[in-house]
Amino acid sequence: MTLVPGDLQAIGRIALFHGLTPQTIAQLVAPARTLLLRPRDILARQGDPADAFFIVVSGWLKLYRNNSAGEEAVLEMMKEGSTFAEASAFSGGTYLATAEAVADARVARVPAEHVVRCARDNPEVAQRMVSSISQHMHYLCDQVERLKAQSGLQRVAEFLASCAPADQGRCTLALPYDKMLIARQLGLMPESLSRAFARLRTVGVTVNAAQVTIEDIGRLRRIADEDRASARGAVRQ
Amino acid sequence: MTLVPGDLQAIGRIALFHGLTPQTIAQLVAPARTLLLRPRDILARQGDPADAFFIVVSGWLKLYRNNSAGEEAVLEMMKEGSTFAEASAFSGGTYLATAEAVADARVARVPAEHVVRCARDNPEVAQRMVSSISQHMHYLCDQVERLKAQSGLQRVAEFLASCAPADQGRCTLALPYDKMLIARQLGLMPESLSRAFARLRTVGVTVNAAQVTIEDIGRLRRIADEDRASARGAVRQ
DNA sequence: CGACCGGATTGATCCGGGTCAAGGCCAGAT
DNA sequence: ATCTGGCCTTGACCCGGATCAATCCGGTCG
Repeated sequence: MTLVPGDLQAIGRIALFHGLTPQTIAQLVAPARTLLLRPRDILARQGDPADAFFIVVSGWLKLYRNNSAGEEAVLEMMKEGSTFAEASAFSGGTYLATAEAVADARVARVPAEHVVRCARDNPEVAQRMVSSISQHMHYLCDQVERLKAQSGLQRVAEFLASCAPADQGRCTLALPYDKMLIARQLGLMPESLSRAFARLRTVGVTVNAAQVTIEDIGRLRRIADEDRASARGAVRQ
Repeated sequence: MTLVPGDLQAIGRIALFHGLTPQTIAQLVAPARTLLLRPRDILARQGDPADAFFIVVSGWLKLYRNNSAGEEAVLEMMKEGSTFAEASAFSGGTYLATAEAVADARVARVPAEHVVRCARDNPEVAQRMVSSISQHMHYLCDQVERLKAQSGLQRVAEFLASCAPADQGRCTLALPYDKMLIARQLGLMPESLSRAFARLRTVGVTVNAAQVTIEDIGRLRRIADEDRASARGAVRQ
Protein backbone atom coordinates (compact mmCIF):
# COMPACT_ATOMS: atom_id res chain seq x y z
CA MET A 1 0.00 0.00 0.00
CA THR A 2 1.38 3.41 -0.89
CA LEU A 3 1.86 6.13 1.69
CA VAL A 4 -1.09 8.40 2.37
CA PRO A 5 -0.42 12.13 2.90
CA GLY A 6 -0.82 11.69 6.64
CA ASP A 7 2.05 9.19 6.66
CA LEU A 8 4.33 11.65 4.93
CA GLN A 9 3.34 14.30 7.44
CA ALA A 10 4.08 12.00 10.36
CA ILE A 11 7.46 11.10 8.89
CA GLY A 12 8.36 14.75 8.37
CA ARG A 13 7.70 15.44 12.03
CA ILE A 14 10.19 12.95 13.43
CA ALA A 15 13.44 14.19 14.86
CA LEU A 16 15.57 12.17 12.47
CA PHE A 17 14.42 14.28 9.54
CA HIS A 18 14.02 17.66 11.21
CA GLY A 19 15.58 20.37 9.10
CA LEU A 20 15.61 18.40 5.87
CA THR A 21 13.69 20.05 3.05
CA PRO A 22 10.29 18.56 2.28
CA GLN A 23 11.58 17.61 -1.16
CA THR A 24 14.45 15.63 0.30
CA ILE A 25 12.11 13.80 2.62
CA ALA A 26 9.66 13.14 -0.18
CA GLN A 27 12.44 11.75 -2.33
CA LEU A 28 13.69 9.54 0.49
CA VAL A 29 10.33 7.92 1.09
CA ALA A 30 9.18 7.97 -2.54
CA PRO A 31 9.42 4.19 -3.07
CA ALA A 32 8.18 3.45 0.44
CA ARG A 33 5.12 1.32 1.11
CA THR A 34 2.96 1.37 4.18
CA LEU A 35 2.49 -1.89 6.02
CA LEU A 36 -0.56 -2.41 8.21
CA LEU A 37 0.18 -4.72 11.08
CA ARG A 38 -2.03 -6.36 13.65
CA PRO A 39 -0.83 -7.63 17.02
CA ARG A 40 1.57 -10.57 16.66
CA ASP A 41 2.36 -9.72 13.02
CA ILE A 42 6.08 -9.84 12.42
CA LEU A 43 7.70 -6.98 10.54
CA ALA A 44 11.22 -8.34 10.34
CA ARG A 45 12.97 -11.36 11.72
CA GLN A 46 16.32 -11.46 13.47
CA GLY A 47 18.96 -12.89 11.14
CA ASP A 48 17.10 -12.24 7.87
CA PRO A 49 18.92 -10.08 5.29
CA ALA A 50 18.15 -6.44 6.03
CA ASP A 51 16.61 -5.41 2.72
CA ALA A 52 14.69 -2.46 4.12
CA PHE A 53 14.64 0.28 6.70
CA PHE A 54 11.45 1.04 8.66
CA ILE A 55 9.73 4.10 10.09
CA VAL A 56 6.87 3.59 12.52
CA VAL A 57 3.95 5.87 11.68
CA SER A 58 1.64 4.74 14.46
CA GLY A 59 1.10 1.89 16.90
CA TRP A 60 3.49 -0.13 19.02
CA LEU A 61 6.05 -2.79 18.14
CA LYS A 62 8.48 -4.72 20.27
CA LEU A 63 12.04 -5.45 19.27
CA TYR A 64 13.26 -8.69 20.77
CA ARG A 65 15.69 -11.56 20.41
CA ASN A 66 15.19 -15.13 21.38
CA ASN A 67 18.15 -16.98 22.69
CA SER A 68 18.73 -20.63 21.95
CA ALA A 69 16.81 -21.63 25.07
CA GLY A 70 13.71 -20.08 23.54
CA GLU A 71 13.06 -17.25 25.99
CA GLU A 72 12.79 -13.82 24.46
CA ALA A 73 14.69 -10.73 25.61
CA VAL A 74 12.94 -7.48 24.73
CA LEU A 75 15.46 -4.90 23.54
CA GLU A 76 13.25 -1.92 22.84
CA MET A 77 9.70 -0.76 22.25
CA MET A 78 8.97 1.26 19.12
CA LYS A 79 6.18 3.77 18.60
CA GLU A 80 5.34 6.61 16.23
CA GLY A 81 8.56 8.17 15.01
CA SER A 82 10.83 5.23 15.87
CA THR A 83 13.06 3.89 13.16
CA PHE A 84 14.50 0.42 12.78
CA ALA A 85 17.37 -1.28 10.98
CA GLU A 86 19.04 1.76 9.46
CA ALA A 87 22.51 0.43 10.27
CA SER A 88 21.83 -3.07 9.01
CA ALA A 89 20.12 -1.87 5.84
CA PHE A 90 23.03 0.44 5.19
CA SER A 91 25.78 -2.03 5.67
CA GLY A 92 24.06 -4.92 3.91
CA GLY A 93 23.83 -6.96 7.08
CA THR A 94 21.00 -8.84 8.74
CA TYR A 95 18.33 -7.66 11.17
CA LEU A 96 19.73 -7.65 14.69
CA ALA A 97 16.36 -8.33 16.29
CA THR A 98 12.83 -9.43 15.49
CA ALA A 99 10.25 -6.64 15.22
CA GLU A 100 6.71 -7.67 16.13
CA ALA A 101 3.57 -5.56 16.42
CA VAL A 102 1.87 -5.57 19.83
CA ALA A 103 -0.95 -3.25 18.75
CA ASP A 104 -2.34 -2.23 15.38
CA ALA A 105 0.48 -0.39 13.63
CA ARG A 106 1.31 1.47 10.43
CA VAL A 107 4.93 1.21 9.33
CA ALA A 108 6.64 2.75 6.30
CA ARG A 109 9.07 0.41 4.60
CA VAL A 110 11.90 1.91 2.57
CA PRO A 111 13.97 -0.47 0.42
CA ALA A 112 17.57 -0.65 1.61
CA GLU A 113 19.19 0.07 -1.73
CA HIS A 114 17.12 3.23 -2.10
CA VAL A 115 18.28 4.55 1.27
CA VAL A 116 21.87 3.81 0.36
CA ARG A 117 21.47 5.66 -2.93
CA CYS A 118 19.86 8.68 -1.27
CA ALA A 119 22.62 8.85 1.31
CA ARG A 120 25.23 8.62 -1.41
CA ASP A 121 23.63 11.45 -3.39
CA ASN A 122 22.93 13.67 -0.42
CA PRO A 123 25.46 13.93 2.40
CA GLU A 124 22.82 15.60 4.53
CA VAL A 125 20.76 12.41 4.43
CA ALA A 126 23.80 10.30 5.25
CA GLN A 127 24.45 12.54 8.22
CA ARG A 128 20.91 12.08 9.53
CA MET A 129 21.01 8.35 9.15
CA VAL A 130 24.21 8.11 11.14
CA SER A 131 22.76 10.43 13.79
CA SER A 132 19.80 8.14 14.08
CA ILE A 133 22.06 5.12 14.42
CA SER A 134 24.02 6.99 17.03
CA GLN A 135 20.85 7.57 19.03
CA HIS A 136 20.11 3.87 18.96
CA MET A 137 23.59 3.15 20.26
CA HIS A 138 23.06 5.70 22.97
CA TYR A 139 19.87 3.93 23.99
CA LEU A 140 21.59 0.55 24.03
CA CYS A 141 24.50 1.85 26.12
CA ASP A 142 22.02 3.32 28.60
CA GLN A 143 20.32 0.00 28.79
CA VAL A 144 23.51 -1.96 29.48
CA GLU A 145 24.46 0.56 32.12
CA ARG A 146 21.08 0.27 33.81
CA LEU A 147 21.11 -3.52 33.79
CA LYS A 148 24.57 -3.56 35.34
CA ALA A 149 24.20 -0.74 37.85
CA GLN A 150 20.56 -0.56 38.93
CA SER A 151 18.26 -2.85 40.88
CA GLY A 152 14.95 -3.91 39.41
CA LEU A 153 13.13 -1.39 41.59
CA GLN A 154 15.32 1.40 40.28
CA ARG A 155 14.73 0.39 36.69
CA VAL A 156 10.99 0.48 37.31
CA ALA A 157 11.31 3.93 38.89
CA GLU A 158 13.31 5.15 35.92
CA PHE A 159 10.78 3.71 33.50
CA LEU A 160 7.88 5.48 35.21
CA ALA A 161 9.83 8.74 35.34
CA SER A 162 10.57 8.42 31.63
CA CYS A 163 6.85 8.00 30.94
CA ALA A 164 6.04 11.22 32.82
CA PRO A 165 5.61 14.34 30.71
CA ALA A 166 7.38 16.66 33.19
CA ASP A 167 10.65 16.58 35.11
CA GLN A 168 9.19 17.17 38.54
CA GLY A 169 5.98 17.58 40.45
CA ARG A 170 2.81 15.51 40.36
CA CYS A 171 1.33 13.75 37.40
CA THR A 172 -0.97 10.99 36.28
CA LEU A 173 -0.43 8.90 33.20
CA ALA A 174 -1.51 5.72 31.49
CA LEU A 175 0.93 2.87 31.00
CA PRO A 176 1.66 2.65 27.28
CA TYR A 177 1.35 -1.16 26.93
CA ASP A 178 0.72 -4.13 29.13
CA LYS A 179 2.68 -4.89 32.25
CA MET A 180 4.03 -8.14 30.99
CA LEU A 181 5.82 -6.23 28.23
CA ILE A 182 7.05 -3.57 30.61
CA ALA A 183 8.45 -6.29 32.83
CA ARG A 184 10.27 -8.04 29.99
CA GLN A 185 11.62 -4.76 28.72
CA LEU A 186 13.12 -4.06 32.15
CA GLY A 187 14.52 -7.57 32.47
CA LEU A 188 12.06 -8.65 35.19
CA MET A 189 9.35 -11.25 35.68
CA PRO A 190 5.78 -9.89 35.73
CA GLU A 191 5.48 -10.85 39.40
CA SER A 192 8.53 -8.81 40.26
CA LEU A 193 7.12 -5.80 38.45
CA SER A 194 3.92 -6.09 40.48
CA ARG A 195 5.89 -6.14 43.69
CA ALA A 196 8.02 -3.21 42.58
CA PHE A 197 4.87 -1.17 41.98
CA ALA A 198 3.64 -2.17 45.41
CA ARG A 199 6.89 -1.05 47.06
CA LEU A 200 6.79 2.26 45.23
CA ARG A 201 3.48 3.06 46.95
CA THR A 202 5.56 4.16 49.94
CA VAL A 203 7.05 6.95 47.86
CA GLY A 204 3.79 8.23 46.44
CA VAL A 205 3.28 6.10 43.36
CA THR A 206 -0.09 4.42 42.88
CA VAL A 207 -0.80 2.03 40.06
CA ASN A 208 -4.37 1.10 39.30
CA ALA A 209 -4.66 -1.12 36.26
CA ALA A 210 -3.03 1.06 33.58
CA GLN A 211 -3.56 4.30 35.51
CA VAL A 212 -0.53 5.65 37.35
CA THR A 213 -0.28 8.68 39.59
CA ILE A 214 3.06 9.95 40.76
CA GLU A 215 3.17 12.40 43.67
CA ASP A 216 6.69 13.64 42.98
CA ILE A 217 8.52 12.76 39.80
CA GLY A 218 11.75 14.24 41.13
CA ARG A 219 11.71 11.80 44.02
CA LEU A 220 11.31 8.91 41.59
CA ARG A 221 14.26 10.15 39.53
CA ARG A 222 16.38 10.44 42.66
CA ILE A 223 15.61 6.85 43.62
CA ALA A 224 16.63 5.69 40.15
CA ASP A 225 19.90 7.63 40.31
CA GLU A 226 21.03 6.66 43.80
CA ASP A 227 23.11 3.59 44.47
CA ARG A 228 21.19 0.39 45.19
CA ALA A 229 21.54 0.61 48.97
CA SER A 230 20.18 4.16 49.25
CA ALA A 231 17.35 3.31 46.90
CA ARG A 232 16.47 0.39 49.14
CA GLY A 233 16.38 2.70 52.14
CA ALA A 234 14.19 5.22 50.34
CA VAL A 235 11.27 2.84 49.89
CA ARG A 236 11.13 1.67 53.54
CA GLN A 237 8.05 3.48 54.84
CA MET B 1 53.41 11.47 17.56
CA THR B 2 52.99 10.45 13.94
CA LEU B 3 52.16 6.90 12.94
CA VAL B 4 55.05 4.52 12.43
CA PRO B 5 54.91 2.03 9.52
CA GLY B 6 53.96 -0.75 11.94
CA ASP B 7 50.87 1.21 12.98
CA LEU B 8 49.74 1.56 9.40
CA GLN B 9 50.29 -2.15 8.88
CA ALA B 10 48.26 -3.00 11.96
CA ILE B 11 45.45 -0.73 10.83
CA GLY B 12 45.42 -2.29 7.37
CA ARG B 13 44.96 -5.70 8.92
CA ILE B 14 41.77 -4.94 10.80
CA ALA B 15 38.49 -6.23 9.50
CA LEU B 16 36.94 -2.81 9.18
CA PHE B 17 39.32 -1.90 6.38
CA HIS B 18 39.73 -5.25 4.67
CA GLY B 19 39.44 -4.87 0.94
CA LEU B 20 40.13 -1.15 0.84
CA THR B 21 43.10 -0.20 -1.31
CA PRO B 22 46.28 0.68 0.60
CA GLN B 23 46.01 4.20 -0.82
CA THR B 24 42.53 4.69 0.58
CA ILE B 25 43.64 3.51 3.99
CA ALA B 26 46.73 5.70 3.87
CA GLN B 27 44.61 8.69 2.98
CA LEU B 28 42.15 7.97 5.75
CA VAL B 29 44.79 7.85 8.46
CA ALA B 30 47.07 10.51 6.94
CA PRO B 31 46.36 13.15 9.59
CA ALA B 32 46.26 10.58 12.37
CA ARG B 33 48.54 10.77 15.38
CA THR B 34 49.52 7.91 17.64
CA LEU B 35 48.83 8.27 21.32
CA LEU B 36 50.86 6.31 23.84
CA LEU B 37 48.84 5.49 26.92
CA ARG B 38 49.79 4.01 30.24
CA PRO B 39 47.36 2.27 32.58
CA ARG B 40 44.76 4.69 33.99
CA ASP B 41 45.34 7.23 31.19
CA ILE B 42 42.07 8.42 29.76
CA LEU B 43 41.65 8.54 26.00
CA ALA B 44 38.20 10.10 25.83
CA ARG B 45 35.62 11.05 28.38
CA GLN B 46 31.91 10.31 28.27
CA GLY B 47 29.99 13.46 27.37
CA ASP B 48 32.88 15.34 25.76
CA PRO B 49 32.39 16.45 22.15
CA ALA B 50 33.48 13.61 19.88
CA ASP B 51 36.16 15.36 17.86
CA ALA B 52 37.99 12.22 16.85
CA PHE B 53 37.67 8.56 16.01
CA PHE B 54 40.12 6.02 17.43
CA ILE B 55 41.79 2.81 16.29
CA VAL B 56 43.57 0.68 18.87
CA VAL B 57 46.93 -0.49 17.55
CA SER B 58 47.99 -2.44 20.64
CA GLY B 59 47.22 -2.81 24.32
CA TRP B 60 43.96 -2.92 26.25
CA LEU B 61 41.42 -0.24 27.09
CA LYS B 62 38.15 -0.40 28.92
CA LEU B 63 35.04 1.45 27.85
CA TYR B 64 32.85 2.36 30.79
CA ARG B 65 30.22 4.73 32.09
CA ASN B 66 29.79 5.96 35.60
CA ASN B 67 26.28 6.52 36.77
CA SER B 68 25.35 9.33 39.10
CA ALA B 69 25.92 7.09 42.10
CA GLY B 70 29.59 6.87 41.12
CA GLU B 71 29.86 3.17 40.32
CA GLU B 72 31.24 2.31 36.91
CA ALA B 73 29.60 -0.05 34.42
CA VAL B 74 32.07 -1.55 31.95
CA LEU B 75 30.54 -1.67 28.47
CA GLU B 76 33.34 -3.23 26.47
CA MET B 77 37.03 -4.05 26.41
CA MET B 78 39.06 -2.86 23.42
CA LYS B 79 42.24 -4.39 22.07
CA GLU B 80 44.29 -4.30 18.88
CA GLY B 81 41.97 -3.67 15.96
CA SER B 82 39.08 -2.26 18.00
CA THR B 83 37.66 1.08 16.95
CA PHE B 84 35.84 3.63 19.05
CA ALA B 85 33.47 6.54 18.55
CA GLU B 86 32.91 6.26 14.82
CA ALA B 87 29.21 7.01 15.15
CA SER B 88 29.66 9.93 17.52
CA ALA B 89 32.48 11.45 15.50
CA PHE B 90 30.38 11.13 12.39
CA SER B 91 27.25 12.68 13.73
CA GLY B 92 28.92 15.46 15.67
CA GLY B 93 27.76 14.08 19.00
CA THR B 94 29.54 13.35 22.24
CA TYR B 95 31.43 10.27 23.40
CA LEU B 96 28.99 7.70 24.74
CA ALA B 97 31.48 6.26 27.20
CA THR B 98 34.84 6.91 28.80
CA ALA B 99 37.81 5.06 27.30
CA GLU B 100 40.64 4.32 29.72
CA ALA B 101 43.81 2.32 29.22
CA VAL B 102 44.27 -0.69 31.51
CA ALA B 103 47.63 -1.66 30.03
CA ASP B 104 50.21 0.19 27.94
CA ALA B 105 48.49 0.99 24.67
CA ARG B 106 49.05 2.58 21.27
CA VAL B 107 46.02 4.26 19.75
CA ALA B 108 45.68 6.07 16.43
CA ARG B 109 43.56 9.21 16.64
CA VAL B 110 41.84 10.44 13.48
CA PRO B 111 40.20 13.89 13.59
CA ALA B 112 36.44 13.67 13.18
CA GLU B 113 36.14 16.17 10.38
CA HIS B 114 38.71 14.28 8.34
CA VAL B 115 36.76 11.04 8.66
CA VAL B 116 33.60 12.82 7.61
CA ARG B 117 35.36 14.28 4.59
CA CYS B 118 36.82 10.93 3.54
CA ALA B 119 33.44 9.26 3.85
CA ARG B 120 31.86 11.99 1.78
CA ASP B 121 34.49 11.63 -0.95
CA ASN B 122 34.55 7.88 -0.97
CA PRO B 123 31.31 5.92 -0.57
CA GLU B 124 33.36 2.80 0.04
CA VAL B 125 34.76 4.38 3.19
CA ALA B 126 31.31 5.47 4.33
CA GLN B 127 30.13 1.91 3.85
CA ARG B 128 32.92 0.53 6.02
CA MET B 129 32.33 3.03 8.76
CA VAL B 130 28.66 2.13 8.95
CA SER B 131 29.55 -1.56 8.93
CA SER B 132 31.81 -0.96 11.86
CA ILE B 133 29.07 0.91 13.71
CA SER B 134 26.72 -1.92 12.92
CA GLN B 135 29.11 -4.40 14.52
CA HIS B 136 29.20 -2.32 17.66
CA MET B 137 25.40 -2.35 17.76
CA HIS B 138 25.47 -6.08 17.29
CA TYR B 139 27.78 -6.40 20.26
CA LEU B 140 25.60 -4.16 22.41
CA CYS B 141 22.44 -6.09 21.49
CA ASP B 142 24.18 -9.33 22.41
CA GLN B 143 25.15 -7.84 25.70
CA VAL B 144 21.63 -6.69 26.56
CA GLU B 145 20.31 -10.09 25.61
CA ARG B 146 22.85 -11.85 27.81
CA LEU B 147 22.19 -9.62 30.79
CA LYS B 148 18.45 -10.23 30.50
CA ALA B 149 18.44 -13.93 29.68
CA GLN B 150 21.51 -15.52 31.25
CA SER B 151 22.62 -16.14 34.82
CA GLY B 152 26.00 -14.93 36.00
CA LEU B 153 27.39 -18.44 35.70
CA GLN B 154 26.25 -18.65 32.10
CA ARG B 155 27.82 -15.31 31.24
CA VAL B 156 31.10 -16.52 32.72
CA ALA B 157 30.87 -19.73 30.69
CA GLU B 158 30.18 -17.75 27.53
CA PHE B 159 33.09 -15.43 28.25
CA LEU B 160 35.51 -18.32 28.67
CA ALA B 161 34.22 -19.98 25.52
CA SER B 162 34.70 -16.73 23.63
CA CYS B 163 38.32 -16.59 24.81
CA ALA B 164 38.98 -20.08 23.50
CA PRO B 165 40.60 -20.34 20.09
CA ALA B 166 38.55 -23.34 18.94
CA ASP B 167 34.86 -24.25 18.92
CA GLN B 168 35.18 -27.56 20.68
CA GLY B 169 37.60 -29.87 22.37
CA ARG B 170 40.22 -29.17 24.99
CA CYS B 171 42.29 -26.04 25.36
CA THR B 172 44.33 -23.94 27.73
CA LEU B 173 44.46 -20.19 27.62
CA ALA B 174 45.51 -17.15 29.62
CA LEU B 175 42.93 -14.66 30.83
CA PRO B 176 43.44 -11.45 28.86
CA TYR B 177 43.20 -9.02 31.80
CA ASP B 178 42.57 -9.15 35.50
CA LYS B 179 39.59 -10.83 37.06
CA MET B 180 38.21 -7.68 38.57
CA LEU B 181 37.78 -6.30 35.07
CA ILE B 182 36.30 -9.53 33.77
CA ALA B 183 33.80 -9.45 36.61
CA ARG B 184 32.75 -5.86 35.95
CA GLN B 185 32.46 -6.53 32.25
CA LEU B 186 30.08 -9.40 32.98
CA GLY B 187 28.07 -7.36 35.46
CA LEU B 188 29.26 -9.32 38.51
CA MET B 189 31.17 -8.63 41.71
CA PRO B 190 34.70 -10.11 41.83
CA GLU B 191 33.60 -12.51 44.58
CA SER B 192 30.83 -13.86 42.39
CA LEU B 193 33.25 -14.42 39.53
CA SER B 194 35.51 -16.42 41.85
CA ARG B 195 32.58 -18.59 42.88
CA ALA B 196 31.49 -19.04 39.28
CA PHE B 197 34.96 -20.32 38.38
CA ALA B 198 34.80 -22.66 41.36
CA ARG B 199 31.43 -24.05 40.26
CA LEU B 200 32.70 -24.56 36.73
CA ARG B 201 35.34 -26.96 38.05
CA THR B 202 32.61 -29.60 38.06
CA VAL B 203 32.37 -29.34 34.27
CA GLY B 204 36.08 -29.54 33.59
CA VAL B 205 37.22 -25.94 33.86
CA THR B 206 40.21 -25.18 36.03
CA VAL B 207 41.39 -21.67 36.71
CA ASN B 208 44.81 -21.16 38.23
CA ALA B 209 45.68 -17.51 38.54
CA ALA B 210 45.42 -16.36 34.90
CA GLN B 211 45.84 -19.89 33.48
CA VAL B 212 42.65 -21.59 32.37
CA THR B 213 42.20 -25.09 31.04
CA ILE B 214 38.92 -26.18 29.55
CA GLU B 215 38.27 -29.90 29.07
CA ASP B 216 35.44 -29.44 26.60
CA ILE B 217 34.64 -26.08 25.05
CA GLY B 218 31.46 -27.45 23.51
CA ARG B 219 30.13 -28.33 26.94
CA LEU B 220 30.82 -24.78 28.12
CA ARG B 221 28.97 -23.37 25.14
CA ARG B 222 26.02 -25.63 25.82
CA ILE B 223 25.82 -24.43 29.40
CA ALA B 224 25.81 -20.83 28.20
CA ASP B 225 23.06 -21.52 25.69
CA GLU B 226 20.69 -23.54 27.88
CA ASP B 227 18.04 -21.90 29.99
CA ARG B 228 19.03 -20.92 33.51
CA ALA B 229 17.50 -23.98 35.15
CA SER B 230 19.28 -26.53 32.95
CA ALA B 231 22.54 -24.65 33.34
CA ARG B 232 22.11 -24.87 37.09
CA GLY B 233 21.59 -28.61 36.82
CA ALA B 234 24.65 -29.04 34.61
CA VAL B 235 27.12 -27.79 37.23
CA ARG B 236 25.83 -29.98 40.10
CA GLN B 237 28.74 -32.43 40.64
C1' DC C 1 -25.86 -15.13 31.09
C1' DG C 2 -22.22 -18.09 32.44
C1' DA C 3 -17.83 -20.20 30.74
C1' DC C 4 -13.59 -19.16 29.72
C1' DC C 5 -9.02 -17.21 29.13
C1' DG C 6 -5.10 -14.33 29.64
C1' DG C 7 -3.25 -10.73 32.41
C1' DA C 8 -2.41 -9.18 37.11
C1' DT C 9 -1.84 -9.71 41.96
C1' DT C 10 -0.44 -12.03 46.11
C1' DG C 11 1.70 -15.52 48.99
C1' DA C 12 5.31 -19.07 50.08
C1' DT C 13 9.64 -20.64 49.17
C1' DC C 14 14.21 -21.02 47.10
C1' DC C 15 18.37 -19.69 45.01
C1' DG C 16 21.71 -16.46 42.97
C1' DG C 17 24.47 -13.13 43.82
C1' DG C 18 25.59 -8.90 46.68
C1' DT C 19 27.74 -7.52 51.00
C1' DC C 20 30.91 -7.67 54.74
C1' DA C 21 34.83 -9.59 56.76
C1' DA C 22 38.98 -12.35 57.12
C1' DG C 23 42.83 -14.37 55.22
C1' DG C 24 46.11 -15.89 51.43
C1' DC C 25 49.13 -14.73 47.81
C1' DC C 26 52.23 -12.24 45.01
C1' DA C 27 54.94 -8.14 43.45
C1' DG C 28 57.16 -4.16 44.15
C1' DA C 29 59.12 -1.02 47.55
C1' DT C 30 62.10 -0.18 51.44
C1' DA D 1 64.23 -10.17 54.16
C1' DT D 2 60.42 -7.76 55.51
C1' DC D 3 56.75 -4.78 54.74
C1' DT D 4 52.97 -3.31 52.26
C1' DG D 5 49.18 -2.88 49.25
C1' DG D 6 46.37 -4.78 45.66
C1' DC D 7 44.22 -8.77 43.80
C1' DC D 8 42.00 -12.93 44.67
C1' DT D 9 39.61 -16.42 47.31
C1' DT D 10 36.67 -18.19 50.87
C1' DG D 11 33.14 -18.03 54.41
C1' DA D 12 28.86 -16.29 56.61
C1' DC D 13 24.90 -13.90 55.95
C1' DC D 14 21.18 -11.37 53.80
C1' DC D 15 18.27 -9.56 50.31
C1' DG D 16 16.29 -9.27 45.66
C1' DG D 17 14.12 -11.43 42.45
C1' DA D 18 12.80 -16.07 40.28
C1' DT D 19 9.73 -19.83 40.73
C1' DC D 20 5.54 -22.22 41.73
C1' DA D 21 0.90 -21.94 42.88
C1' DA D 22 -3.54 -20.00 43.99
C1' DT D 23 -6.69 -16.45 43.20
C1' DC D 24 -8.73 -12.54 41.15
C1' DC D 25 -10.28 -9.66 37.60
C1' DG D 26 -11.99 -7.92 33.12
C1' DG D 27 -13.01 -8.88 28.56
C1' DT D 28 -14.68 -12.11 24.96
C1' DC D 29 -17.29 -15.70 23.09
C1' DG D 30 -20.45 -19.33 23.05
